[in-house]
Amino acid sequence: MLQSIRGMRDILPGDARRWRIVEDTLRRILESAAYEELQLPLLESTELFTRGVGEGTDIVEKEMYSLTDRDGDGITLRPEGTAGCVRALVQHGLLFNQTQRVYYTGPMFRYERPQKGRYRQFYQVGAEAFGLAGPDVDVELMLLGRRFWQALGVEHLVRLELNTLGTPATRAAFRAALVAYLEPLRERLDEDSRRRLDRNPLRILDSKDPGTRAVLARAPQLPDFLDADSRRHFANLTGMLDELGIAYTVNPALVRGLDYYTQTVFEWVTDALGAQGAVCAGGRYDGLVERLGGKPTPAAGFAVGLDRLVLLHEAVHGALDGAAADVYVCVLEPGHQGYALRLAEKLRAGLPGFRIRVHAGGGKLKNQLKRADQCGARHALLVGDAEVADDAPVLKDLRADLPQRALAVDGIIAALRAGVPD
RNA sequence: GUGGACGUAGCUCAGUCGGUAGAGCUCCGGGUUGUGAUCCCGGCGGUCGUGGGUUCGAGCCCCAUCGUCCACCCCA
Repeated sequence: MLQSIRGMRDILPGDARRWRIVEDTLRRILESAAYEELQLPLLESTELFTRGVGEGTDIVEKEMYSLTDRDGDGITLRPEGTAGCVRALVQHGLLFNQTQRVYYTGPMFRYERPQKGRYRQFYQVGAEAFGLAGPDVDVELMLLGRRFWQALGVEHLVRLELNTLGTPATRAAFRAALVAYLEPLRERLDEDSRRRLDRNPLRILDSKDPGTRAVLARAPQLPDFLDADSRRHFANLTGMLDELGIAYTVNPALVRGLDYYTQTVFEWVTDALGAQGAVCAGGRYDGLVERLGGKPTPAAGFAVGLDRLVLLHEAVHGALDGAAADVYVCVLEPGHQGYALRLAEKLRAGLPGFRIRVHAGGGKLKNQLKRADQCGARHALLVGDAEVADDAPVLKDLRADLPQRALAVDGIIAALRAGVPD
């Protein structure tokens, strides 16, 4: 049987409703903070990501869907959104002497082994703020996160972790010190960490291996390498978080996988999703705009993992009401199909927001009512000889034991409008 | 890329010691005229993931392969 390729999944009608709720909620909150939507291509030049995300990262080394275009150019299905967003704003001159606060949403692609909460095509909502260097913007981004979780009713499952990486110079100095410390102890590290020692030593801090953890206990600490400005930035940040009542824990092991981060990094994590804990992650990336050809521009942002957020929403709220229609029009004689379709059009015009489905394909009334019931409709309308003769279809409540009535169109509209509270 | 578990009807699953497959749900038809959800009766539906092997005989044992899930790595 033909089936979707690994890591690519279909979001079927039952789930799509939940996706729309989650995505609309995030969008509404971003708009309320005056972030502006941006739509970006799924395909970018491969170079954008090798330069933007970083040559040594796992994403670039083994996870990109890259191909050669017909004219020989290297192009890549975007593995994340920030690089493309920066590219677009630089390309159109929107970062020139001005600030921008934007968001975007859509699928990203990474070639990884799928598991719970991780797919090869996955969905993010990203928000980015440019031209603003202070910790107030960092806090604003975290505040947006808190509103997301509150609005979706999942705030009790999500907590904030943060850290600071300082400036690129900070990272370089710390990295050198860490390597100098670990190199003689190489034999005591697990295999993965030994490999990372050469390539991306900061990631060793994340290791879950007990032996490696023991070695790390006496390793140099990044905070000791922070310069005065970075310390002040972070202190201001945590001060504002305290003021706003946003709970957080400082996690010195939080390093993040992408090369472009500086200063603040943060993650909203959950324990409710198995091994994939990060629901939203982001931070400051003051060097990226310049790296991608723009003027030096401070920037910060985050990405929400929609797939994971949808799973959380499901864990909290369970199954959603599955009604596909509100009103189902039954057609008792084939000759009345046209009447039924006209009736439905009048109802749709008079009842905005109502979902009205007309039976198609004929069949007995018994089966038509069965369909009406199955699609979740609250009401059925019957169109038979008598109803057409009187121009008064019968309105039947499928969810309450009420007498059914023959009503003219205006009467049906009035009854339906009055009868449905929400 | 690595490890573990699992692939039987559209769905959820049984299938004993190896003897050429079952249930529930769904779907379709019926229970006399134009009334659904419940109930009763009947029916459709399977290359047991795929390909080899062992055997008189394989859903069951062996090998390979594909797929799914979970975990590692890493990440949203």
